Amino acid sequence: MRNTRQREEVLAALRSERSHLTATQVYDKVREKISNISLGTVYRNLGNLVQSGEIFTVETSDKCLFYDGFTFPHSHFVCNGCGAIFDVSNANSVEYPPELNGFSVEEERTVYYGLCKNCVKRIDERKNKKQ
Amino acid sequence: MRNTRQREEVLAALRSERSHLTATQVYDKVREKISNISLGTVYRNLGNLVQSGEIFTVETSDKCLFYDGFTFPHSHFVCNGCGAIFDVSNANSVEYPPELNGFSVEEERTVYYGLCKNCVKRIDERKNKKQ
DNA sequence: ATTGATAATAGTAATTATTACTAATAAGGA
DNA sequence: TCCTTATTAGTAATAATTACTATTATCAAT
Repeated sequence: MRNTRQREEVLAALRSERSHLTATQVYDKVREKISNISLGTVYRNLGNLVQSGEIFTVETSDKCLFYDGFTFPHSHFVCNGCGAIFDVSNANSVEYPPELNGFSVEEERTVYYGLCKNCVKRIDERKNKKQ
Repeated sequence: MRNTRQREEVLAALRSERSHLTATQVYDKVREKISNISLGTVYRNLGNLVQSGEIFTVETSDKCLFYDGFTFPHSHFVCNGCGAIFDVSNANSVEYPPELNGFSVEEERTVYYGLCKNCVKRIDERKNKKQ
């Protein structure tokens, strides 16, 4: 696998800040550095980086895939109110379920869904107004 | 919400056996009963059933969404070898991560990734042949 | 540094999953 | 049975992703 500037910038886009971006968002961010980079190139490099374990994917709503440049073990919380994705510390189980005996478990991903602190507050305030 | 045959058959398709189907697979199965049902109708009813909590979704690979007609608490194992989805008993954590204090957690989903028993065996056998 | 094989790219077209739209149909209360 | 209107079939539109191809750039060997 060759070392290209495009590949570098795709990875840099995901690691420059603690964020979870869609392919299109990565594309927009990388275009600030390489104005004529192709969306296909972004997709291919994202795929390669996932395969090589340098980035993760987060599947959130039923919509599209998010990419996460930070691969230390952690879980995610997806807010059903505002759509934001939060990192949370890993609460992975110590023991695997018994059905997985004989299976080779390579990864465990947990996603929590609900309302973040802000959305809880926002909805509470609305309720109080109505009363 | 009206009770239509289309809605019934969509649900029946998911509950007739312990399976995880894509929208298209549900469509194919329901067409055996209602030959001219529209794919749009399948999507709409799947969406409604998810909203009313009668079915679940499973987000597995980066591909498309799977639907699960059995909503008792359980987790999933996705085989990276053959793509099969297995049900496993729920190993959800008793305590939520501390970052979720003040959040309203409505759901917790865990997906394990790896190789199922069959694929482990298949790959082992291939290794032994080579040696 | 120069060359050469070829992996990666930009640009575009194609594919696939999903949603939107609309006239016709059917569910279910009156 | 009638009437309101949610639901449907059929089709078109959208959005995310992948495929294709001529050109470019990487990197190992010279």
